[in-house]
Amino acid sequence: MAKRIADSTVRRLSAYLRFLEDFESRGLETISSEELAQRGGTTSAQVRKDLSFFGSFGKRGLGYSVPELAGRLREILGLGKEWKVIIIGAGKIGAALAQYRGFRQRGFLILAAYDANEEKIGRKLEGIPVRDITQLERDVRQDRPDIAVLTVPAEEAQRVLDRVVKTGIKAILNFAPTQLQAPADVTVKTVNMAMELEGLSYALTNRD
Amino acid sequence: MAKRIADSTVRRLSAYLRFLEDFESRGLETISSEELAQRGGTTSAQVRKDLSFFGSFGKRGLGYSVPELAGRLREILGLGKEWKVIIIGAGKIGAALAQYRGFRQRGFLILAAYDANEEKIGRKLEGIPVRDITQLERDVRQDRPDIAVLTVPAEEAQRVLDRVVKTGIKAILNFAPTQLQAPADVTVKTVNMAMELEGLSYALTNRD
DNA sequence: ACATGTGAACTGCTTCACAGCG
DNA sequence: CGCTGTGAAGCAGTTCACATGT
Repeated sequence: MAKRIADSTVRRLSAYLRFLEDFESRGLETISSEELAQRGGTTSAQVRKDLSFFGSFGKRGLGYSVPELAGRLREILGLGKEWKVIIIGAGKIGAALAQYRGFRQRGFLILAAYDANEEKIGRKLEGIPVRDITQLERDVRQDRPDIAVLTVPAEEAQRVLDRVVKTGIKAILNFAPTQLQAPADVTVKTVNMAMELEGLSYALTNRD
Repeated sequence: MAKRIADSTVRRLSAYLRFLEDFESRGLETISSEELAQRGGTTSAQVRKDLSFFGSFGKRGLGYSVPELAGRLREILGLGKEWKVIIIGAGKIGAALAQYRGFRQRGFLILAAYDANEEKIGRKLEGIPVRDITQLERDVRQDRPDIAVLTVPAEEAQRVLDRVVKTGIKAILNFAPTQLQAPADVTVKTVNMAMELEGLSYALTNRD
């Protein structure tokens, strides 16, 4: 791939794909950058620029073929293959994630959840087996998950992350409200509710 | 307030506060921009620039007073007062949020959850009453919540948002994986898991 | 005629580098 | 001397505007 693509661009591609799927299901054949822009809260120039990083798959004077563009975006985003996911921490957030249908819909297969709590081990979390955290390393060697989702308390998050990184997993989705340190070849995305709330608090406080 | 502050800046302030609280609890008195930067994965110049938007509360040659800076950040972020929150959608994500202690810790008080499902109405969700969504407008008029958290399915999200906006609530935290349209004076923060996952998928696919 | 694709201009965030002050 | 505070420089992402292709 030629250039390094900005994070914000990837997020928008993800948004475009969502609209395209909506269009696809309604049987529409073509869409313009302008239509895509309006739905995504951005501009047509931005849409075209975003897509131009990966090639030129529109027809001048016409727009983009909905199924073709959707297919190309899935390809770019790596949604062609099935990604295997493990959840670490079988608490409430873990449970909410385990039942989230968005995972499946987009080709993410949850293999198992892990916890240290003996009462939870051996049970099922929304149909997903809860395993003993002590067998993490053994399981990873066998199942080769691609992504680990961390839903453990903030105090344990860094320790658990280090352990996960050591198993060779390269992608982590972190729900602990803490900044994590990881090697450069490991991608960590953090969903920090506390931060979002404080952003709202700031917005409410500093209004004109 | 003089300038418009970037979203990224506010997020970092939020992160700084978290480290400061850690330092505070360990009884440390001063901290340098360099120490703050290392914990937050940024640079000392960035830290100083971020803080400089709001005044100059460091001591040259020494650093910042931990309790003083923490206090100022709480003030800037609007964490001095108690914000009242309602949750709309009493599903799994709603439940996970209802029990999340981070809310309380930072002065966010959850008043109630709302749902249309009769089986849920009247029950408690982690100690929080689940009320009938039809009484939303009446309740908002009386309780005056500041923030609404949306944990409803994507298809309903825009409709529910419109309804919430009409009640006069100006801050919304959205968990539905969809782009929402709101008036300019309403702040909407979206936590989109699907987008984060696709970001990871992209990272895994396009590695050197 | 119409909508794409893209170099060029612009905007704004980040980094640099150093003067200023304790 | 050490670390802050901040203009200036640098850089990245966004917007503009138009040539290009259908």
